[in-house]
Amino acid sequence: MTTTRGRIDKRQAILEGAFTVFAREGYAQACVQKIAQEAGVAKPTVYNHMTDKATLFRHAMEAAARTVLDERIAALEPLADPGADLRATLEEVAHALLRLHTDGRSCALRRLLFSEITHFPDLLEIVQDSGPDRLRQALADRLARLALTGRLRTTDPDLTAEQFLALLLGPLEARTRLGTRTLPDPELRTMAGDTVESFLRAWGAA
Amino acid sequence: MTTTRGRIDKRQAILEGAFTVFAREGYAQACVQKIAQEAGVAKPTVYNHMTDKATLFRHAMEAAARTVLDERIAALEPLADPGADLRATLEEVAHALLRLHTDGRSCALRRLLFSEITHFPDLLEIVQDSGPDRLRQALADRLARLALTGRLRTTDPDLTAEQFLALLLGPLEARTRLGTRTLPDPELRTMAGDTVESFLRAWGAA
DNA sequence: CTTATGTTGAACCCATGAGTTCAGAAACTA
DNA sequence: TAGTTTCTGAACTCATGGGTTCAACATAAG
Repeated sequence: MTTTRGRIDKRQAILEGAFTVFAREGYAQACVQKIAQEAGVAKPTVYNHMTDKATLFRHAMEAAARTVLDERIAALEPLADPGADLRATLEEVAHALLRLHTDGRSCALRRLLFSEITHFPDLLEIVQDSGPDRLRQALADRLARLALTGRLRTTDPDLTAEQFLALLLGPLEARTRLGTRTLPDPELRTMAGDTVESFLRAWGAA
Repeated sequence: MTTTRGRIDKRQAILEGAFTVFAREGYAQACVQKIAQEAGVAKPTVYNHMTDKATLFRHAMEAAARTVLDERIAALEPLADPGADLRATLEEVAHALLRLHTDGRSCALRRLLFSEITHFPDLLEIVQDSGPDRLRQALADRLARLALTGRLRTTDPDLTAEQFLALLLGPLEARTRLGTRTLPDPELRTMAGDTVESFLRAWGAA
């Protein structure tokens, strides 16, 4: 404690500590005392920056969501210019998405969002719109380019993107036991391969 | 209140009331007082049947999971003897599964399971093993029969079943806004159709 | 009628935790 | 150095809620 650094990033420390504790304990069980402790800060300091436990939660979720989203969008980058081997590029992207999706932060974010969605309906706009929706959108854009150059045969890139993501990420829930089990990397590779295999069988160019 | 009926089903009423309140409020926010009220019972009566709030939760979840599972397995029935039109049968089953999966009880069950999985790890065995896993197993059995009679071309029914369910149920999360929005039936029909379309393109017999 | 079991409402104990107050200590500003 | 802002720790208030107790009551069996 008493890591007396600059004051500007106290807020940052609080948000990170808050997310850590919320992720570990859940919203209701997480007490502000522990959050302050996790952030290396006194309890009143927390209330200096955030009026409420609720708004603290909102801001922590928002911050976590932003970083998670950025990583995921970045993972689509290879599709912007796929080489000759489309399958390999798809598998690479699929594998990257799987790793990001099974990351502890990502799992915790989804779990918290899911569990508190009834008490914080506004989290949906804050997190979801800037999460899966944007990812699907970005992927759809990539796929549309591929369709235009004849490397995929689809007339509905949005649907195709939705199905690719469903095929890829759907099995994760059961396999990771709702995020309580971490999958070995070879299994992720296999899943990426299986997904791309079926995806190309359905949508690949002749 | 004071619906003084037989004593045998007090337990049943408590379990149902408990699930209702847990679903509405979440585990931590649900207070036993309200559960008792919802079940039309006095608080000490609840503690007569269940030692703890925790075990009350476990039993309520278990009971809810059992009914949900039974419905889902039953929805696969048409696949036991698909008529000449395999596509139509698959669409029928897909549509039934979508409706069950978007049901309020089902959504609430998944949300509670997801949110409390860190505090009640044993729920995984109680609920999950008898949930998605058994459903996938049952579907894989059906698909294997179809493969044997040449109506599907797959060598791995388990993977195929997993992908069918992923393709079907994966998009639900985003579309129902994590279960906070109910989808109109025509949209469910469209989703079932899209799923079967892609599924057959990847796995259908020539 | 009597006894045993289960239910009821109300009151109670007690732990937890949100949010506040305050006096003093850093730390940054000038 | 003096002044302003922020942080700190500890103690405090207060509401919530888990779990229990108890005396009165209902019911069913013998």
